[in-house]
Amino acid sequence: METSSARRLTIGKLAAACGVGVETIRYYQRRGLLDVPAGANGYRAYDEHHAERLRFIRRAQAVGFTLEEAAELLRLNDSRDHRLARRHAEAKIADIETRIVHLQSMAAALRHLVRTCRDGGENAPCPIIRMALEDGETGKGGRRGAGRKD
Amino acid sequence: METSSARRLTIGKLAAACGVGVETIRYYQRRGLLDVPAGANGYRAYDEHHAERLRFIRRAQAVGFTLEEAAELLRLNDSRDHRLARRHAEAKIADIETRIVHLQSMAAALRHLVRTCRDGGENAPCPIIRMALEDGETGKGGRRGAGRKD
DNA sequence: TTAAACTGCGTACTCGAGTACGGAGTCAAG
DNA sequence: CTTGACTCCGTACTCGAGTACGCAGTTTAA
Repeated sequence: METSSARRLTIGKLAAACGVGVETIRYYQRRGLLDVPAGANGYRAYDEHHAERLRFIRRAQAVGFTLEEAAELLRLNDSRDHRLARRHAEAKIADIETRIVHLQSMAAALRHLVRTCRDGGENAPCPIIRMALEDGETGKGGRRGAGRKD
Repeated sequence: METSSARRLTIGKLAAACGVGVETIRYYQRRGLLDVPAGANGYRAYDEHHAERLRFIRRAQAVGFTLEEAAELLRLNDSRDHRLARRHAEAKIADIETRIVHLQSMAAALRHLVRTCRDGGENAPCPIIRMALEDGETGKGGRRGAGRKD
């Protein structure tokens, strides 16, 4: 609808706009996370749509998803087989919720640390570890980085 | 207090107790995340303290921290220089909060996706990407995985 | 119109985080 | 006491996620 949303970008512009390297974009294309648009001259023409996906990938990574998982999220998004997408989405939501809980307990532990040392405790224990682990369970639910295959 | 908290573990037991491989523990020791306890015979004797640190590391990784960052969190915990620890802790808290916000918007986007397809939309767009990116900003604040060093 | 900057493409290299392996010593059960 | 499981140690290999590099073709700004 708007004229500006279809701005054509070269790979370099796209990279700059998203704060990644040109090579990274190519790498994502190789991995199938980004499509390879055609461009008359041989130079590809990207647009905001690509920029959005790219930013999404970076954000997903930043919160601990692998590229493969980011790809999966994007596939869910693209799928018109919503029945299936829905099942996957529900699993992802549970995964994300687990991560949030973990992050919250880490933050709580750190806040405790900050509070404790404001109270002048010279050599108090400050057990962030203990706090951050309050709710048992490590291996199962929140896979990733925890990739053990016996 | 209790007798059981000082249970001595061999590296194999520790590994099993935390759901990691023996080699992983050695690797963390090499990286300085875990100390190398002495053992009379040459076999190291580990205890619950080690198990806790180890579980903490795994959890930190699972939510997207690198080993180096996990090490930093542990250092904060161990430090008796609480003035400094506090400053670092505050930065980490902000970092964690950013991650939580990102995860929340991803979860929201996925919930939207689930809701949409329950409403029978055969080929609705389901823009999880757009939703997950609602609040601009990518490159600067939430570093990690975004590790570009020009 | 021509040099600088950029693009596509393929291969190679790096870095973090493990895994695997081989040898020598140790422990525990039969 | 011996055998099998386990430990320590060092080196090497793997895998994911990029980075770097070099060449040939393209664009663009002086």
